[in-house]
Parts: sequence; C-alpha cells; structure tokens
Amino acid sequence: MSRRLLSRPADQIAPRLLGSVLTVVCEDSPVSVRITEVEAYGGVGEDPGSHAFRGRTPRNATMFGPPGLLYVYFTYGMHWCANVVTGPEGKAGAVLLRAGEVIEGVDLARERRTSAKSDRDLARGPARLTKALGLDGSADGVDLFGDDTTTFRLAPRPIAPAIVSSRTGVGGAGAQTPWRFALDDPTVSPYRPAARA
DNA sequence: TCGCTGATCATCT
DNA sequence: GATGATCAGCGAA
Repeated sequence: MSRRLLSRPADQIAPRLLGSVLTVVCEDSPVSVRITEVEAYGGVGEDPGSHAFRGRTPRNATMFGPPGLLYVYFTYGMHWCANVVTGPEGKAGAVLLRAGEVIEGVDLARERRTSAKSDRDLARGPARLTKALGLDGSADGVDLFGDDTTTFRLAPRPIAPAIVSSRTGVGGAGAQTPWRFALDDPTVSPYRPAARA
C-alpha cells in the first residue's frame, strides 16, 4: 500500500484494503488487526451518507487531507470509528474500517474489550475495532505514511472480496456503486445485506 | 439467533 | 433541538 495507490476514489480503494493489517503500537505493545470488512464514503455532493456530503466542516477536515491519513471521529456519544482517507488531496473520500480479526496483541485487545464474549468479537464492528486497537480522537489526522510508522502501520495483504454490496439509501449514480466489501470471515459484523460475489 | 431499547454527546440545522 | 457510518444487555423463540 502506498500513498499514491490510495489517491483514488474510496470505492476503488475499499476492496484493496481487505486483508491488510493495521498495527497500532501503544507503550511498546502492538495490536494488529487484519481487516475483514470495509465501507467506502464519497466526497462533497456524491454520497448522502458521507460526512463530507455537505462540504468541509471542522470535524470532517481530515477527509479532505492527503490520502493515507487516519480519520477518527466520535459518534453516538460514546463510540469512535476509524477511516483511511483516500482520493487526491482536497477531494474528500474515506474507507470506514468496519471489522477485523485481531492477529497480534490479543491479550491487550481483550483487556480493552472486556465485554467481548469471544476473540472473534474483539474487533467485530467499527467501534469495537477502534477500541481493540486503542484508537480515539487523538489519532485523528495521523499519517499512516508519515514519520511515525513505528506507532501506526498499514501493511498490504490483498485478498479479493467475497462479499460486495451497494449501500441502500444512496440515490442517483451512487446507487450503481458498490460501497461495502467484506471477506467471508467469522469476524465480519453480523449485518450482511449483501449478495455474495 | 433475533429484535428491541437505553446509553450519551459532538456536530450541524 | 434533533440526530447519528453504534454497542451491549435483555427477553423471546
């Protein structure tokens, strides 16, 4: 994965992130997650479901930055969600990390996710994934290809998506675009509206 | 396993 | 003042 590769629309990047491994190191303790489910979000006026739909605001400013940034936002009063910023700088786009499998630092992930009934639940869901990795608002805007690659790392491990679906509620040209991609994996979050590819 | 509900607050209208 | 890219806990089947 490179910054140049990420400089394309989110719906093109999303499937290529499947299988990639995101590592976050906190106090010398790494937690790595193999990404199993993602969702693409478009730019201004493109995708009504996207934070960027109505233009740039202080919150979504990171989405307008260079590809390869981490966009972390707070929602529902209690949850953090993480995205990888895509598209050329200045044109908003992001890929939401919806689910993953913890493949390194399982013990630490368990400590952070005490409510998880089994290891497969550690990062099964967008907010669970950020919690397992120890991500919060302080990680917003972090550059995955910047100087601090010892703390944040994205390693490519391309796997073809097994499940592809278009998001409902997206009209116009967007209705033709597949936005959601997943592997056929037990850690994929329960909601599967998809026709299988 | 499914469906419902409460929690809780930053952001935008 | 309403809403949301959600989760966990509960009861029912």
